[in-house]
Amino acid sequence: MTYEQFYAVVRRVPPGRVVTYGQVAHMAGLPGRARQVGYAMAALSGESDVPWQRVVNARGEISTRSGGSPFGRIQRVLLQEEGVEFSESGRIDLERYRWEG
DNA sequence: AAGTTGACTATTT
DNA sequence: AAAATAGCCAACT
Repeated sequence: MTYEQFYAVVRRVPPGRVVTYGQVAHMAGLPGRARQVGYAMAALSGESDVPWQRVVNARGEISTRSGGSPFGRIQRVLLQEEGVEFSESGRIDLERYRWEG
């Protein structure tokens, strides 16, 4: 399977808005494939034009990477720069920031 | 070919 | 509200 169909969806997410992994899978026509979306994001290189930082988990938080990768911290900063607010516990209000294609 | 792994999620304690 | 459980599915051993 190709990750391109996931990237195509993520590229449509406007700045300052977020979507969940499951949502991306569903919008790409592959419901139930949330984990593969996570892999697709992990496979992205720094030069990519895909706004990967706008993909968060279903609880509105930034998913933890394995290996203690620092990208989670970067993701939060990028989103805050776009105007997304984080709660004290590090969560995003999906009711307010979720993008509904 | 069978078992493990994990940027996930929904349900149940 | 937070943690454990169970289900998920493609990539990798």
